[in-house]
This record gives sequence, C-alpha cells and structure tokens, in this order.
Amino acid sequence: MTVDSRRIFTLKQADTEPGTVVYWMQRDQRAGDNWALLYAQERAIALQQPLMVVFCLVPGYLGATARQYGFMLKGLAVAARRLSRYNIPFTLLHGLPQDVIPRFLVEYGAGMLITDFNPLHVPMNWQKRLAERVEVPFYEVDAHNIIPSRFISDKQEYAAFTLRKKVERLLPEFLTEFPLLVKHPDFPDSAEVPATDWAEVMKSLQADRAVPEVDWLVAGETAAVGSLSDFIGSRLDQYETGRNFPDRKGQSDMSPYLHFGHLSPQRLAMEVRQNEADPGSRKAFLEELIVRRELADNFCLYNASYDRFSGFHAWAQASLNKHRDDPREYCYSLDTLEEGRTHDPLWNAAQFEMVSKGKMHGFMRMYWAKKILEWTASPEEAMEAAIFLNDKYELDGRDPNGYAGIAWSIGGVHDRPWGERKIFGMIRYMNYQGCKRKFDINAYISPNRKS
DNA sequence: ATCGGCTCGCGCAA
DNA sequence: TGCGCGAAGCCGAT
Repeated sequence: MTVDSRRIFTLKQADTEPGTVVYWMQRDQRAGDNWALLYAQERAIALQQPLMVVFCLVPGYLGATARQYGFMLKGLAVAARRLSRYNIPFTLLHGLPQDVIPRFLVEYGAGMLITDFNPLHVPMNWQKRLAERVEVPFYEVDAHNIIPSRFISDKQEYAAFTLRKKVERLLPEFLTEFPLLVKHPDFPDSAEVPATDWAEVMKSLQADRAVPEVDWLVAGETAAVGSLSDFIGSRLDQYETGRNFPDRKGQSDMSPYLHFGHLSPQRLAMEVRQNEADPGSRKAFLEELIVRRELADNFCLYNASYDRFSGFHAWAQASLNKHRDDPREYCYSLDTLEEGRTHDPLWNAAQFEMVSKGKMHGFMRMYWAKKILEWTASPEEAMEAAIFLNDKYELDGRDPNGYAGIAWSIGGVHDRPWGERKIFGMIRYMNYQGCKRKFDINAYISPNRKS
C-alpha cells in the first residue's frame, strides 16, 4: 500500500463492486502530490478499473466572490489539463455534491468514491449527505495535512505547544516523498467525458463581481511551484525576522495556493527543510506551515463553534462577558469598517491592502481583528464582521487558518490570558503604539492608501 | 534598551 | 499535587 492507512477515513462502508473509481476533488485542487488522488489511483489499478475526477461548482459557497472563484477556476483548469496527460478525465459538475454526484456515479458505473479532507461545516455536511445517498464504498483521504488531522489528535488541542509535541514525534513518519502519479492504464470501461469550457463557466458564474480578481498572483499548480521557488530563493533566508514586519515583503505569499490546494504543504515543507537557507528561518517557516496551519484544521475539526463566540475558552468568554458593557470610544458599523473609514490610518491601510490585493500581511491580520473587537458593539458582532470581511476579500478566505486566526485575535483561542483591561478583558491586547515601536508604519500606510 | 508581571490551565514529573 | 511554561504584547520600572 503506497498511501498510509492513517490518512484514510471511511465515510461509507460497502462491499467493493467492480466499477470506475471516482475522486471527488474538493480542497486539494491539484494533480501533483495529492494523497487522495494517489489513493484513488492505487485502488483503481489494483481493481483494474478506470479513474475519474469530479469537482462540484456550488454557486454562492460561503459568500465567495469573483475574486476567489476566478482564482479557483483557473487553478482547476490547470489541474484538469494535467490530469488529462495522465489519462484521468476531469468533469466539472454544477450543483450540490449530494445532488449531482450520485447521478454521476450511476451514469459512469462507479464502484468506489474517494474525496479529500476539509473540516469546515459546509463541506462536512455535503460529505455527510452524500454518504447517505451513495451505495459504493466512500473514503476520505487527508491530502491537506502533513500529519492527518483525524489521526494526530482526537480532540481540540489547547494550544500550539500541545500539538507541537505530537507533530515532532510523528513528523519523521509522515514527512516523506510522494509516490508518483502514473499514466492511468486504458481499462475496458474507460469513458470519454466532454471537455470543460472554462471561459463559458467563468462567464456564467454567479458571484459578486464587485470584488474583482487580482493579477499579482497566478493561479494553479504550475505557478504555485514557480512562486515557491521564488520564495525559497529570495526570501526564505530572512524569513525569521522579515515575516513580522508589514513594511517589508518578508512573507511567503503561499497561503492562497495552500488554501486552494494548488500546492501541497508536504511538498513545501520538504523543499524548505532540504534547503540551505538560514536554519532559524527554516525553523520559523516550518513552525507556521506545519504546527500553526495544522492546529487550525484541528480547531475547526473538533470545535463546532469555530466561527462563533461560544467556541472560545471558558475563561475568555467569562472575561469578555464581564466587559460586555464597557463603553466603546469608537463604535463602527460594518460599512464604515468595510470602506476603511475609521480614525486609524494604520487599520484603514490594512483594510485597503486586503480589499485591493486579496491578501493582508499576517501581522496586520492580528491588529486588524483585535481593533474590530475594540470598535464594535459586542464580541459576537466583531466575530461576524471580521469573518465577513475576511471571507469576502481574502484570496484565502473560508480557510481554517482564517477562522483560527480571528478566534485567536478576538477570543484568545490557542493563546493565554493577559492583564485585564477595558473591552478586551484578559484577551491579549494590541495597539497602534506597539506597531509604531515595531515597524515603520508609514512605509506600510503609504502604498495602502485609498486613492 | 531590557525585564518582569499580567493570568489560566495543560501536561508531565513526582 | 506541584510546577513550568505558553501564537506574534503592553506597560511601567529600571
């Protein structure tokens, strides 16, 4: 067996019947370095069956906009092209997975269904409904985490340090080279599928076009690998210090690729580990890429309230409740926040960076979210506003990282309590003064000013 | 410029 | 049961 069984979770137990193996691609939108696809091929070849890939395009998914749909569809087109070279047909289905996939399975005589892992509510529910409606064995393969999320822990981890210990123990077993995808053999029942007209799909898409696509980052697994080389070659060496300074370009800019699965985190981790850049910088990057990113999946997998006040630790809820009625010096509406018209030029710049570029600097994301807590009527409203704006404008919106980051900022999730103060209670505080001490705020504000 | 305290609870050692 | 220490900070004392 080439794919570790600890990556695999059974969604529907059923006898294996002969028939095409179908990979329902969700989160890991790539042909290369994809454990779910590799497992599907492994099973297909063992059973002497054809292999097909489907993706379900669901309009209005969690408020996604033209910016995110555009990036995703371009990446999918790349993946479909690559898959065809491996003799694996790709089909884009329109509609809810539980409605369209069962029909597809019947139409192509499928004998097995495989998907990848996504801990968010909406895709988990799709998966559940679909499992109720299929007759064939249905497996989930974690192609997103280096150490499979369901395996590394069976509960919500308290903080990074509790997960880190487990990561350190298990990493040698899981951070290994991928087997190669092979050109799929022509088995008797191999089917032809109509080619996807990507231009037409883009044109007919129902998505908010007021949030346009961006042109600074090219979608797809080919571009992702190029972008990875660029980061490793030019910025990895200074990553340890550079990443936390919003006035410099020190971040990897990999998160949109990781979010859509255009790039495998495992590939990225291997490339960074084998590189000869500064050891401190490599360690810092791997900490963020592995421990903190996989901690976010753990949080969403085991905390059903990952996007709400009720998902915070008891101490944080109690503390925020105690300060619920504290007067707010500034209290902004969602519109004012969205338009970046607060009294704080640094916050407005962060908002503008996100709106125009589709990616806010990581350090500023913390400051940005904490100020939303300070400047809205309640922590619930703060959560809602932060998530709404994040998901509307960020290329990597609707990602566990986003929910975990916002819950960290507003609700102290994975953090510890700090000195009690107005509004925040014991939630870690951040302020303008601190940013001013830390970096050249004007160098960040100037290029991110609304013209 | 640097340092300790802030405040809670997990996980491990004993 | 005790104890060390923790996702990115702030603030006041030295």
